[in-house]
Order: sequence, then C-alpha cells, then structure tokens
Amino acid sequence: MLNLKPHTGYDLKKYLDTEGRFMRGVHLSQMYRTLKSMVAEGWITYDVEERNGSPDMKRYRVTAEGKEAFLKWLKSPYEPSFRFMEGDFFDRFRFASMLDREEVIGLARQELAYRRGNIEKFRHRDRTLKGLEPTDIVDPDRIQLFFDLGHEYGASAMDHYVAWLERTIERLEEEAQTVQAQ
Amino acid sequence: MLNLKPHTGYDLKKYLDTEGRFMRGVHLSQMYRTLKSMVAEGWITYDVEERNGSPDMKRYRVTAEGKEAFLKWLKSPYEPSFRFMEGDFFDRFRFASMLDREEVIGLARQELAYRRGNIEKFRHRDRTLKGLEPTDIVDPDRIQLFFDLGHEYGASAMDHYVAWLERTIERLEEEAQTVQAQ
DNA sequence: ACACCCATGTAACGGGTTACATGATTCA
DNA sequence: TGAATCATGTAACCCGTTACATGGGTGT
Repeated sequence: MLNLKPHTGYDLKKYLDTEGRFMRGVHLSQMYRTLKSMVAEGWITYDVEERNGSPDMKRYRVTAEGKEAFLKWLKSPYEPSFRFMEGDFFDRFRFASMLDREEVIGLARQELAYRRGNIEKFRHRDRTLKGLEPTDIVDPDRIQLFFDLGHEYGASAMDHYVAWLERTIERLEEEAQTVQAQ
Repeated sequence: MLNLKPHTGYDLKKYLDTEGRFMRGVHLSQMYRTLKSMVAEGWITYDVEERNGSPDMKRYRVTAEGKEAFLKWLKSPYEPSFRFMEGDFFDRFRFASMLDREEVIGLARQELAYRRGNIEKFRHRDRTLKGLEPTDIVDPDRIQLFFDLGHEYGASAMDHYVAWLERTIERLEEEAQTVQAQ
C-alpha cells in the first residue's frame, strides 16, 4: 500500500477494515511492529507530524530499496498453495498493475491450472465416514449430512473461484489483444 | 474428529489433506503437539500399538471430559467474525449433528444476519483510491482495475456464501417441519 | 535402486492475538 | 456525560511454520 501513497499505521488498519477488507486483517499492535521492522530493513521511512499532547503521527512511505524488494517478490516465481485461498495469489494479483500483461495472465493461468488439477484429484472421492462409533446417540446419517453440507460449500466456493479466474483471464486476454492491435 | 471415532495423529492429518481438506490445514508437528496438550488437559487418551523398530503407533480417542468440553464449546454463544470465513462457524456447523434442530438453524440464521448486515454496510462504498502518487510510472486507472477485480472476487464470494446459507437454512427448516409433522 | 508411504516426534523461529497504557478531539 | 474516533505503542502469550531426526515397509 505504501507503494501507492504514504499512510500512517492507523490509516492502513482503517483501510484494511473497510474498503480493503477482502485483502487481509491486521491488529494495530501487529501493524506498528511490522512498520517498525520494515523501517529497520530499510524498506520504508516516515515523516513526523506533531500533535499537542498525543504521540506524534508518523506518515510512512516506501524507499527505493523497499520498492525494489517489493518488485522482486512480485516477480518471483508463484507457488500455488495446496489449500484454497491460503497462498499469496491475491496479494500478487492486486498489485498486478506493476507487472507486464503477460506476467499477470501467466500468474492467473498458473493458479487456474492448479485449482483445476485439485478439483480433478479430489472432486469424486468417496467422503462417507467409515467406522463411526455405534455407541453414539447421534445418527451416523445425520453426522454425514452436516459433513456433506460443509463440504458442499467448500467445493462450490472453489468452483466459484475457478469461474472468476476464467472470466478474469478472458478479460485480460481480450484487453491484451486490443492493446496489441493499436 | 475423535468424537466420531479413534484416530492416530497421522490419520487425522491425512484426512485433513484429502476428504476433509475444506476443514482446515495442519502440520504434523503441530498435530502431535496439540494431541499431547489435549492428553494433558484430560480431553483424550490413547492406546499404543507396537511396531517393530519404528516408533509405537498411538490411537487416540476422546474421554468423557473431552466430549463434555467439546459440547460446552459447541453450545456456547456464537460470535460471527468480522472477516469472512475467519471465525469458527464451519467448525461448529460440521458438528451440528450434536445440536438440536433449533440450535443449528439459530446458528445459521445468526451467521446469515451478520453477513447481510456486513454487505449492507460496505457494498456501496466508494472504493476509488485517492491521492495516488503521480510520480509513478504505472497508470492510476490500471492500479484501480486490479484492486477492483480483487474486490469483485471478495464481494461475489461473500454473496455465494450468503446464498449457500439461505439454501441451507431453508433445507433445515423444511426438514424440521417434516419431522414435526410425523 | 529410489521414491513414497507409514508413523512418530523435538527445537527454533516467526508472527498473530490479547491485554495493557496514554490522551486529545468529536459527536450524540 | 459518555462513546467513538484519532493515534501511538509495549509485553506476554499462543500457536503455526520450518528444519531436523528416525526408520521400516511398499511399489516401480
């Protein structure tokens, strides 16, 4: 975010709780510690604005080294995470404006291919729970029902994700062709 | 899972990586430490099966106190998490077979109401990035584009979740009426 | 022969969560 | 008057990740 414009820690937290709430959550305590360590790394600096009585306000901005380190990460090989939505795909994708068109499309295609492989591998597995303790008061079919309903959501959320990836790739490909034609 | 039947640590990890992969991920090292601490709490015990040479296999099962503690958690008041998919809704829902019909429907309704409130609060916010550094080589519109695409996924994933909640509640309500009619 | 599966763990590290601490301004 | 917002942080704790360590059985 500091690549786009300067922020205070409080600002960033607020953004992440409102407009940017699908990015990630963060606690203020963690925010301040992270900013501190990023200053120590040389990735960011800050200007101080004094406020009467209250602690001074620090407005952070990225340094040249910080931007370089960020780009190095952004352009580093992407490894899809085994588990749906756990890796850094969206962290990269949101800053895809700093990548070439081919790089973005490559990133999205890689993610799509991995998710499709995952679906192929797991979708048609038998998920019936075997050897359930018969001593239980609860009906095994009812146990299975809620496991199935929960899994159903997971699987359909994955499908929804794949559909979004497909739409997005198409859109980016069309755009790339339009630009090339000019 | 140990409420349903005994498992070894390795078993549980394997389940969580295959059939149960939408539940949660866990590393084996963490699994063994958690099982150890649960034994210390008195929630679970294990029987040992010897294997020549290799370390003995421990098959864990829940104790009466463990089951009691689990049910206490399952029936404790549910607090929806601010951030989509971060709380323990699904942890509870998957074991809803151990709850009364009204309790399950109440849980799902509470989650649905919270998500709807969230959508109402945030859906129509202006998300245009203001005060972007003009020194950047990257076009502000292009920065905005990828932020929007990312947000679009988040918002539609939330809608998808809400739709699943609605379908599921309907289904459970119908079932409850059928049972009552008998 | 080599890789993968079964099956157990410990140790160090890193980072997120919760609790604590301060204090001015704004709005109902 | 009291709650929420602005704005900063430290300390302790917990828990997840990564690296290390062991060793037999099974399949190609």
